[in-house]
Amino acid sequence: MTVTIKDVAREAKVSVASVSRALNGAGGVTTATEKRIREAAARLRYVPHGAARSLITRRTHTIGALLPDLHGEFFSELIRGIDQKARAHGLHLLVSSAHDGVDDAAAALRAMQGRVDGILILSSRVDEAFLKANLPQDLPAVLLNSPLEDGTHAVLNIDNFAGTYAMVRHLLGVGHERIAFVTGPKDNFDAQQREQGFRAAMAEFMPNASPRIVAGDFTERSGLRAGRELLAAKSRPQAVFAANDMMAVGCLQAFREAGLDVPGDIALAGFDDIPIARYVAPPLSTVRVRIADLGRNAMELLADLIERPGPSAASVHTLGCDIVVRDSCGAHLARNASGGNRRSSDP
Amino acid sequence: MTVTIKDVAREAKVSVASVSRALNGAGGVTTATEKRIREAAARLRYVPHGAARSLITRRTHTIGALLPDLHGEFFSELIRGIDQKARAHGLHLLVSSAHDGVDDAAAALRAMQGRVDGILILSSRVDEAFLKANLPQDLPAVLLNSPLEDGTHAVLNIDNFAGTYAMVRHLLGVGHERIAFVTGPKDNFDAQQREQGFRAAMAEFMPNASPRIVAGDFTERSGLRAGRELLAAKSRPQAVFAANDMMAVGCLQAFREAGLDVPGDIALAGFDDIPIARYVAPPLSTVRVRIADLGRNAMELLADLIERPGPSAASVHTLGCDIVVRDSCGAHLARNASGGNRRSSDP
DNA sequence: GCGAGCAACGTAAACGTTTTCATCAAAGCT
DNA sequence: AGCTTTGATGAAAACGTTTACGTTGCTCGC
Repeated sequence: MTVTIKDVAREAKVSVASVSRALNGAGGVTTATEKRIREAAARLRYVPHGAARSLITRRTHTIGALLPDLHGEFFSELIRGIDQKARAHGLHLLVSSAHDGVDDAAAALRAMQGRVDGILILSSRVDEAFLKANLPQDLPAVLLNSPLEDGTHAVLNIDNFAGTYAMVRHLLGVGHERIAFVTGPKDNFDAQQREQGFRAAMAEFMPNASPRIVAGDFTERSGLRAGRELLAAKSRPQAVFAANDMMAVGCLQAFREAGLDVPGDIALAGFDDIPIARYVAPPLSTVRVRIADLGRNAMELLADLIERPGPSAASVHTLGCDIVVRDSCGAHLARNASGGNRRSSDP
Repeated sequence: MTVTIKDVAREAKVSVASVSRALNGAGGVTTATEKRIREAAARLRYVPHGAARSLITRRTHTIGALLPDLHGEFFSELIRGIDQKARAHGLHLLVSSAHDGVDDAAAALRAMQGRVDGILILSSRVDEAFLKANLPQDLPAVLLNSPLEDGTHAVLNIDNFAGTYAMVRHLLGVGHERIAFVTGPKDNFDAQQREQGFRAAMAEFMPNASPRIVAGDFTERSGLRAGRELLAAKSRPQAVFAANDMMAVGCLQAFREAGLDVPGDIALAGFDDIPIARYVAPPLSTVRVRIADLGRNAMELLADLIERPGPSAASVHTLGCDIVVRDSCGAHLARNASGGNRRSSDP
């Protein structure tokens, strides 16, 4: 029932070869016959069989995205960016999300085998051995937010280090000296980098201070716990910097419980700029990650790898982030808010 | 240098037919030879070429999801539900999102032609003519949140009507009599149904009242405007029900501007239960849509259509929603909160 | 012990493209 | 005019599977 290239050929009174050439713009056909062929194809509503085509072409015009169990804005923005660029390159997007187990991800990766021209991987669980075992070495791949720099795959990371660094500088500039930090999960790459950025900035700007660092795990509850813990200490920090916004929201709740005014009594900052950050009271100062850009850049990188493959595959890129100053950090109270690079405020 | 079925056949010293049979579990092979074949395949890291397979099988084991320009939780939850069920059925997920123009969506739909076994469509822009023109009539399809009941496609809708209806009943039960409604965009199907639900409930329970209805467009700004407009009127409503949460947040801001206490001076409710709803002050009472369930059910429906195609394709299903009572509606103030079905509160 | 039946296995066609190669006509060159 | 070049077109091979159809050898019932 489906109409094939043969039907078009018959309809246009040419050979299948000419139809193929005409429709692919490969040249070698008169404009007259091309027109006739195009008309015949349109009349018959011919649409080439993708599988047959990619069987011989060895190109699927599809890229795969292997993603962990993401939620909310992060997921949608990432896909938005990827999809946008993919479409620009004429590529389809095969999504496989919600992989938390390693074997789960491995299965998904293998299932994508041969269905995609390239692959985008975002997962904390992948290490070098995993990739070696499950990723065909000739399949173009871009790793997102990965600690791996094995020199065989392209990697695109968020510049967590610079982001925290800039935020610390900003907080110091506002006048806060005793800054405490709430970390993310120990095994999370982003969390590690953010902690390092914090330590580095403090070490540089306040070499004599030994800032308080309490453990969190990126959840609101852990933020609440951390906030309480910080208040329980004898000397209260002047500012608290949480490694992500959800924990900052938790801290906020702890401070509210204690009857503290934010930022009057204690300043607060987060990381990620999730939508909620804008709506809590006071609005949360944070570090914005342009997630759609992350997706876009990753896709661009991958498209490049696909279009001209070669040994230049290995490369490491970083995507900067901006600090966004709202009320919770106290900058709008301070007489002169100096310091901090690439700052921005909501309109 | 990819390894094909022939390589496996040679390695296992059998014919390609046997390899195919063994690997597909089609029977007709001794357990001994099957074992030998499986081992050979494993040794060679053989993975069948999907395109070649689907060329002859006419099955791609992939379903397409055509989505509009969605944001945040809605998108990610929907995909989560779809992906979960898709995987359970051994299907891959081809996503094409961010289609705002009709021609854009049409192009995407045609591009999916032959790459998918079935398709999931969520778009306010598709009408019957569009589907007729761009959707092959033999391709299984499920329409989400669509007003279409053309008897040719399966449709799965959120029960917006029942949701608003229940919320109105709840608000009345709490003691609010003058309830105003803020509508969504006129051309949005969900918005239309919600408005209808509101009108129906009011007509039934307060037949003599003529409730205030002001226009919004689902944005926070339009909610702010609507809130101001409602306060400007001579008789202030006792409760405002916004057709979605973002507009409710806008209303909240308007009320705050006016120095009103929510819910003391005026009650407020929204629809959707976006994550922000829980974090505004006071927390917003709203109607929860279990979006992941929507995705799951849609996928289940589609899988069914694919597995046993037939004239039974047309069907209309509805997914209920729950009202979640937080502080903004005033139920926690009232002495006895009665009315409202399927209520729930946050733990 | 012998034909029938059956299970295991192999051969080859088919799926719908792209692409190489050959063919052929027209046009350009001397 | 004769030869070469060029450009359009067609025939057929190839891509890697699945599957219908044969072929083989074995078992079973008599």
